[in-house]
Amino acid sequence: MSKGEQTRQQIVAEAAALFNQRGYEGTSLAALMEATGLEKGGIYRHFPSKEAIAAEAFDYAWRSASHVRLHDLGKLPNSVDRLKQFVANFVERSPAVPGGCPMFNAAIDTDDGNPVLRARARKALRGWLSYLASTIEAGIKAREIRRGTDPRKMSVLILSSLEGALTISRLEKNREALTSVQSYLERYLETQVRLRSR
Amino acid sequence: MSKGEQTRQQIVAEAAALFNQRGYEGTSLAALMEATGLEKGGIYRHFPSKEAIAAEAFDYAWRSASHVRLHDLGKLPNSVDRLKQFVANFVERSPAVPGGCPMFNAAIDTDDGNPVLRARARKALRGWLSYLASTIEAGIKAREIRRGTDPRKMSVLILSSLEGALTISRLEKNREALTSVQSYLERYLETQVRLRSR
DNA sequence: CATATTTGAGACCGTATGGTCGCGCACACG
DNA sequence: CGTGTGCGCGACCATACGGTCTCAAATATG
Repeated sequence: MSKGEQTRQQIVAEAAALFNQRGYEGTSLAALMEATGLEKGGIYRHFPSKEAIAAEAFDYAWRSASHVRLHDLGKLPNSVDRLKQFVANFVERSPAVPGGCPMFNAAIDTDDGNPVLRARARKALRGWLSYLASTIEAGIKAREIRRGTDPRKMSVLILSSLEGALTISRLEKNREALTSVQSYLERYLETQVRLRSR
Repeated sequence: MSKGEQTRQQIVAEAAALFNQRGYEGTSLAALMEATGLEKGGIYRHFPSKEAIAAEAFDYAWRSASHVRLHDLGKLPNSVDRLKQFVANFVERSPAVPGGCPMFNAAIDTDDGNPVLRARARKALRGWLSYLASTIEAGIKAREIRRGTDPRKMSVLILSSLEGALTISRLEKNREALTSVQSYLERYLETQVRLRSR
């Protein structure tokens, strides 16, 4: 990797943390300069605009969050266990990029404007929902999950409650909301979703 | 009400919509001027700073949201019905101030800074949680809700999933997430929370 | 109706913003 | 080890930002 590419990556990594914590409008070039230790020209050599930095930073943050949430999921053969592990990863494993869920932050940050970031957030959301839904579908086919379970609705419930709890936990600076929701989801998955052999 | 007080209220109402949609940093004085039709001096006559406007605007938006969510709740004698109506109000009744839940927006907007707004968001959150929790406690005492129900955890679950679903619905510009979560919560309240006479 | 007070306009201020550009150093490559 | 180019510095730019102040018009009060 060339010197230039290396600094470029550093800019993206620092920008991801800043944008995720302070939002697009709340993150100034001056803050980016201070965080990277570069001058203005050093940054703008690698990117055409602030928006371009934010877009790549979001992708970086999202990849990072995905990596954390998918941790160990491939190892589990049972789909219900995989859902439970997803929940546990979301609640227990702290992400590399600080500031909460990038998708959620971008969703609220770009509420009325910035279609570039908004499109990225939507793509991220749909990725998660379809991953969860297909996991549930596979579980139904494998007779691990009850046939009455609606894959789409169940996915939405899991993601909504986890993301909501994450935001509340961040506001209160404690983990109560996250652990409360985790215990509910786990119990629900065990008693209402898992197909028990009879 | 004097002329001055009248314009002051108009400023607060317009500011509430802007701040709730675009966030604190994303809302400029110029935008406030355009929305109110006033010049800079006309605005700063009534407020000492932008932050002061945002604080009052948040209170206004929060009161508005509270009013919508509490609609008809006093009429219902049964606590489970009251919880269901709360969920229905949240999902079905559109608030007067556009831009989603003020508390949630402020929570993410003030992630790293602005302690004034942050404190207000926390107060709002705690208000909701304690309202829900006390409703559940009263329901347990009145033998309408199962004794095993944890008021605090149940409140957190309801609020987390609703707020999460609201944000997802706003990102996707459709109501799927909200209605999915509503149906889950209603079913859960009926089958797992309501104490059935036996 | 006269007068005191309230109200809003808009010019003005210093600073911070995102963005541009030319220059010179340093790194990679023959 | 020389040289062309990839790289970063930092001065510079126009504009937008939040905020102040003076003054005239509108309003309330006797």
